[in-house]
Amino acid sequence: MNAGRTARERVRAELTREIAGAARRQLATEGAAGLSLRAVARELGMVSSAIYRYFPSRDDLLTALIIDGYNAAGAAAEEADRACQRADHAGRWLATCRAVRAWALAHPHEYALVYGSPVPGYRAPEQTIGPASRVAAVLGSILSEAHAAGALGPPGTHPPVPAPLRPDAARLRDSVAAGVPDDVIARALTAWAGLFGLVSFELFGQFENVVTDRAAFFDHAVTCLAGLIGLPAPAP
Amino acid sequence: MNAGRTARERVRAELTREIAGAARRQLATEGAAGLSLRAVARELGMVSSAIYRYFPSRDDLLTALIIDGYNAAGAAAEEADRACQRADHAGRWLATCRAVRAWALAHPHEYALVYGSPVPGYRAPEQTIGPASRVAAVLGSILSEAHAAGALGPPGTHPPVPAPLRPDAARLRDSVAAGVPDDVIARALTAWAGLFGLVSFELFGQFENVVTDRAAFFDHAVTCLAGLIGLPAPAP
DNA sequence: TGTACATCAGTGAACGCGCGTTCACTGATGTAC
DNA sequence: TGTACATCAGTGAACGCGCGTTCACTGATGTAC
Repeated sequence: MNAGRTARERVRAELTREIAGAARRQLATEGAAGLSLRAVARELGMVSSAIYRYFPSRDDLLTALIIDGYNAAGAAAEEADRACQRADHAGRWLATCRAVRAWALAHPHEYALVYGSPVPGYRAPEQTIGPASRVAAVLGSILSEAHAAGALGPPGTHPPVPAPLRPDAARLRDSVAAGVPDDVIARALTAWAGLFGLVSFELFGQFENVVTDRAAFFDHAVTCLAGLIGLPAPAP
Repeated sequence: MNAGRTARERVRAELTREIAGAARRQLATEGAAGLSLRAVARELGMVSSAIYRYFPSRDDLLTALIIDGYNAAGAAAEEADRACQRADHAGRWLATCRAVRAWALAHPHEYALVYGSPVPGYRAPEQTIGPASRVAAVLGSILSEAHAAGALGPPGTHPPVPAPLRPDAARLRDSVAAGVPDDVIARALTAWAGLFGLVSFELFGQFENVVTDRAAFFDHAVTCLAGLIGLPAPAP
């Protein structure tokens, strides 16, 4: 209720952030499975039990990191999109995809934490749902605006949308892709999974001895995926 | 040299398999990070140090599991492809993709071990390269035969292949996709990453509250990806 | 402004756990003559 | 076929480690009157 926080509250918020920061740094070197409360406490010069004043358990700390990760990826995507000309839908798509990849390369363990294999024994709470959808929301808004502007190319020949997918498409239309028809949403889902498939393959080593110039391939691949939706090729 | 192995050699090979099997079962419940030599030994009624007669370290056991995982996924893909009419290239593509997904759903932790986030502190040796390429080899042969049969549709309008990608395409043509032109190989790489992106998203929880009928969506999505390459829609 | 009390942060010791790996050893299984 | 020796499998104890979490505690910071 009180906007002016007490000194104690401010110092508490500060230390909570510092703990999360130290945990993020440890994540970056050890990976999620190696994240340890004791090591975090050590880095901050505290005793391990002191952490419990700020996070009731290791899982709660992990949850905070996951939320931070989704938010960081989402913020990177939003910022990249914002820097583009509104009407350049293909350019916005490419820029957003590039931002996701760049963020992932800069924070591989955070990426693995949120988009990689689930941490064993950890169950994600519902708090993560909102932040988790920020990247998708950016892609959805590009799609929606491109459609509204009549900038989506002719549908071409695509397989018909399976009936069970229609309610999902309707829900997505309401939440992140206003006005976009079912078939485009279905293909956009494919492109969305494809985008993260590309990033995961690069990060997790599947392109070793296969793709040499990862950046050039990534641009080409996400442009192909954009074509699936009907977005024109971006101006070079 | 001697094809008829001694009793000792046979019993040793048998126990090596049993250890790997127990490790695989433990992987299925605990995940890769929780794989412990001691637990494996316990399940087999041995003392933990006895494992060292068969695997020099935990990492070597992990390597064996990774190779097994790639081989199992590859075998599933090969078998699914083999069951199709040779000339039904689109059907073979769909069947192979479905087989990868089915194997992943049946063995989620093995899938995560080979296609998910790398195990922290573990470095994959070169022995894994061969088995790792079996799924790609199946997809490549479908592509190659479709191209040879003139079954790949007209290229449509696609972005041009970036120059740095050409040597990679040439290498892949030599190894898994004989005769296929560069631009098709480049888009096939995109589809390949997209396939595993779809499976990973489903398995790692990104489709939660997004896609309801996962099987129907998967079929639709991989058919869209096939369209990227020029494979026609399969007969229903 | 000053005092009495409540709240909170951080300490240090401890609990109980499981882990990978090493090592000297006992038997059993194989091999050579 | 029988004996002497080498090889190998499995044992059991130990080393040294780090972990998450609990708990009674000491001080410091806040609040009420």
